[in-house]
Amino acid sequence: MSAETGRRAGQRERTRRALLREGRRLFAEHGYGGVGLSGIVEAAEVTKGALYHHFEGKPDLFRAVLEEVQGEVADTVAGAADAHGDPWDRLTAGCRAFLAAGTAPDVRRIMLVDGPAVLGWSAWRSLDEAGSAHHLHEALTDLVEAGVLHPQPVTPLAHLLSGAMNEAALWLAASEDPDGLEDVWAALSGMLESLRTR
Amino acid sequence: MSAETGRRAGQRERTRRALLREGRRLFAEHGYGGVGLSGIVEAAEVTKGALYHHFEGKPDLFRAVLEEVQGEVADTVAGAADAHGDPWDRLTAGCRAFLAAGTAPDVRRIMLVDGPAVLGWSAWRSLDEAGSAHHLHEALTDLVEAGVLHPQPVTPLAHLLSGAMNEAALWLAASEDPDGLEDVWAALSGMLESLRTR
DNA sequence: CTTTTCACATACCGATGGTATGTGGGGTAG
DNA sequence: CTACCCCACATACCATCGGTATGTGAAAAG
Repeated sequence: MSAETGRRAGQRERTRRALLREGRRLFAEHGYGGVGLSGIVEAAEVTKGALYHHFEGKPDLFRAVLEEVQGEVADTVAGAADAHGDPWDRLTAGCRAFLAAGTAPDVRRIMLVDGPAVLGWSAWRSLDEAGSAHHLHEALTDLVEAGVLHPQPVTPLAHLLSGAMNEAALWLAASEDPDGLEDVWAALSGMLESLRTR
Repeated sequence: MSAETGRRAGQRERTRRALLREGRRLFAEHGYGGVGLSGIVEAAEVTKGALYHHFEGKPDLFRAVLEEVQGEVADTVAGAADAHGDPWDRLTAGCRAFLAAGTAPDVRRIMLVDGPAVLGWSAWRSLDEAGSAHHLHEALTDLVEAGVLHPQPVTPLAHLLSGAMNEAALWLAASEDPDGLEDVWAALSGMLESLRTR
């Protein structure tokens, strides 16, 4: 057993990556139900045997793809927030970043539309809590503790805002209104602003 | 052709009702993907021939079920709103009624989770616009025109609130917190209140 | 009574997700 | 070097699925 990566392990990782990449592409394009395993394995240039060697089945592959997508969104949101020091700026920057990220077709379809239906809502929510929703909850908690927001239970508020932004991202992606983002942001930032202590 | 309902038409309607009833029950219990047509027709005590005589296929049956569910929710919301004369009371009553209605298992699964994935988001949104979302948009428009809400584009605001309430209903249904509804309502009514002109 | 129509039932099909088994080549022990 | 092993797949196969094409018997029309 070698300490460094052998040919075997390298090939394994490449196959897994190919399945995730093509699965993500096809799931995003045709939706979970519109894609067959045959299409995925053909695009990845492997066989079903390889797929079932790496994943437990079609839902498990989708779950892996979704985790990847959510991880990227969470990183984007966190990156936007970390560009600011002030807690309030961190919140607003994170929200704007989420709206922009949620408009991407693969995020939209995989994370926001098919995710809850395929994995079940509670499982989807668990993944979401580990991703961008966690950052939102954290930012709100910081603001309440800093006295910038009125003292209140953070969890319900986080859910309301999360749902609002999910829907807004879907609507923005479907809308062709070029001013859509600004209109949504105006309404959302107005809502956020109104939560501040005066 | 008789003016009154013949035996044929009566049987036809009973069969259609049975398919809708059992389809709704099974879709709500196992989700769209977890139910086969065989299960539905067995429960309705008919055959696949009957199903395809009344509906174009599985997605079309689901669409019919979803329209039924959405119609009921819209009626509930409208009924709660119509119990009040004041536009503001109409909005808040409608929102509370929606939160309560959205907690029902079949509404939750069929309308909020599987609906967008099965029909596609834009088709689902179209149905929603014809249902409770329409009442929300109307109520908000009235309030803006009456000067109770700050002048602003109503459509983005309606989307944000609709998304917030959808997510809130899903969370409430999954949560076992008995104070969940009150906490959510406190946060939501706070958000609504903050939109008022002062 | 004849004929047409309608509301299904029956029989069948290709494709799908899933499984059980085969295999070849790198890794390892001696 | 060699023999064995194991692992990362490939192949073959299966039950079930959504969907279609056709048959059928009773009610309605003429």
